[in-house]
Amino acid sequence: MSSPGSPCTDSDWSTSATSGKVDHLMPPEAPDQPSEAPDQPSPRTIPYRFERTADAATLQAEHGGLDAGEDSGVEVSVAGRVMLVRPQGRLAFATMRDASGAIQLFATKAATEDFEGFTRLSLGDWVGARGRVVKTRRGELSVQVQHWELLAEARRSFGDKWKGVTDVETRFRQREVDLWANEHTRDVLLLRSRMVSSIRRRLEGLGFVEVETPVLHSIPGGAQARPFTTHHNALDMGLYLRIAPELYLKRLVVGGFDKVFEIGRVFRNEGISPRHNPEFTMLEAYWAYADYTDLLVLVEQLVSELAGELLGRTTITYQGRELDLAPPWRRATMAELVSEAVGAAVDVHTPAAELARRLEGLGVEPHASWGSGKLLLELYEKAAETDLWGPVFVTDFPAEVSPLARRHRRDPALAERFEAIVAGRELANAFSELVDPDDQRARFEAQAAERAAGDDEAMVVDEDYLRALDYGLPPTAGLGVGLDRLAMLLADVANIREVIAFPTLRPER
RNA sequence: GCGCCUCUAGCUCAACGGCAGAGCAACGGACUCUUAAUCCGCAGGUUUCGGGUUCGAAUCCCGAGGGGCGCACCA
Repeated sequence: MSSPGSPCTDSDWSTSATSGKVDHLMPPEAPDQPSEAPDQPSPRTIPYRFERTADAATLQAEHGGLDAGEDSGVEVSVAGRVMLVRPQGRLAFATMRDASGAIQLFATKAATEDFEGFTRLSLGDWVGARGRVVKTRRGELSVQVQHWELLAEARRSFGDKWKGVTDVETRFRQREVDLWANEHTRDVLLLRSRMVSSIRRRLEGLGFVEVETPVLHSIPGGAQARPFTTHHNALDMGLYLRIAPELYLKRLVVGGFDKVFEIGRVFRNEGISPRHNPEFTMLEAYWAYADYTDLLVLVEQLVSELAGELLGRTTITYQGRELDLAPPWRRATMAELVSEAVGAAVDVHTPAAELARRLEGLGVEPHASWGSGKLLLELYEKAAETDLWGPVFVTDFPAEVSPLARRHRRDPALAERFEAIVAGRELANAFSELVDPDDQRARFEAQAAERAAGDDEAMVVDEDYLRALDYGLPPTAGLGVGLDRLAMLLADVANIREVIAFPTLRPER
């Protein structure tokens, strides 16, 4: 952009180039070889804009019915990337793709400007073309090119035109290459985009208001995870990238937003795996005057409706295994599932020694500090969770392992909390929120003790949050959903990197 | 973090102890209805990197780096 009050002319622009060379005096018929100095602009003329009047999908829809050899007489301008070129003497065919789909460009020596240049187009070049919509004798819908312009030159050649790019490392490091080479990549990222858009629309339809809360936290809170650290220079203070937006969102409920949600990136400094990326997208929603049973219904409806809207069905296949998402989903308490798995009636009131003995039987060494609640959770994770495929709601977690959840109305050793297990994975975590400031302080302090004992994922006491609770948090239900995981489910992909445009990788040397 | 697998031309892959190759892309040419067009020609490499064994290493061994998968941790 030019600076205000000093109109930018061609000569301004050209002489300001670092080379000092006057670009517009360069010969237009410059050689095809890449410039020796890579920081100089390409000698080929690239326009500043191109007036496009149609995309490929629209043309296919509106003119697909033409007979072979028929000329619609309709003139259009299209633009996109050259995927294949088939020159044939005084004719040439090119397959061009835009964001909507593909269309053939049909050029002839007789009717196409700079026909020789057209036949020399490279795979990957971007072109704009104007001409009539016709169907070739062989029945391929085409734009018969009269005028065309090079919109970008592909100076690097790309993948095999038949096999594309399959090298996993190249696919994730150079996602721009993956995107044009592999249709599936575009489909998956587009599905994710539609999913997020639909979730927003549905929550707004239910009266939820989207908000944004800080990513930089002075205390990491709302989850048990190791944070990334950073530093603010002017304040000369350490800061953390958020591990969850939870506490700020509930402070907004205290402030009077009675139905809020946030869709945003959270950061956890943990291992990378096919199911974990250090930054991922979380949906959190808070609903005043509701409890966790309301969220059970909301989650099963939301997920099944998303599948219906995006995939056209609620019985889906994930990695070859069927999954029926239609509500209602099975509900089972954690104690029931563990009892089923170990073949004996156990719950959070079972003596810790017995639970510990059963855990040892599964090859897990219990810590001395674990109470019955933590032991039951460990038993659940080791003995029951691995066999769950779902969809199923696992309800009533021990309060001991749910430091932000409200105690169960029928049993204070339990929390009103559930996780939704779908395709064998946690898809959602929700609870009736803990609203009692004194109980919350006690839970934070228990967490702080864990932390002091060496658990670097345990929470710390957040006085700002406790003060907010003192002002009064009404009964509220809270929900968290990992949207990357949900996208994996709907797209039927096994690796989280498939649903993230630019997943975290080590830098190349 | 630990274990297993993997890395050869721009891309996709051969060669598996004996002269580093093919297809596609690129480059030059022929061709008026192609669809991965076809045909002719021409180029293309520090076999990820560093050591070692050997008369000889892309190949075997050791180490480093990137990536994948599994386990651990988590969502």
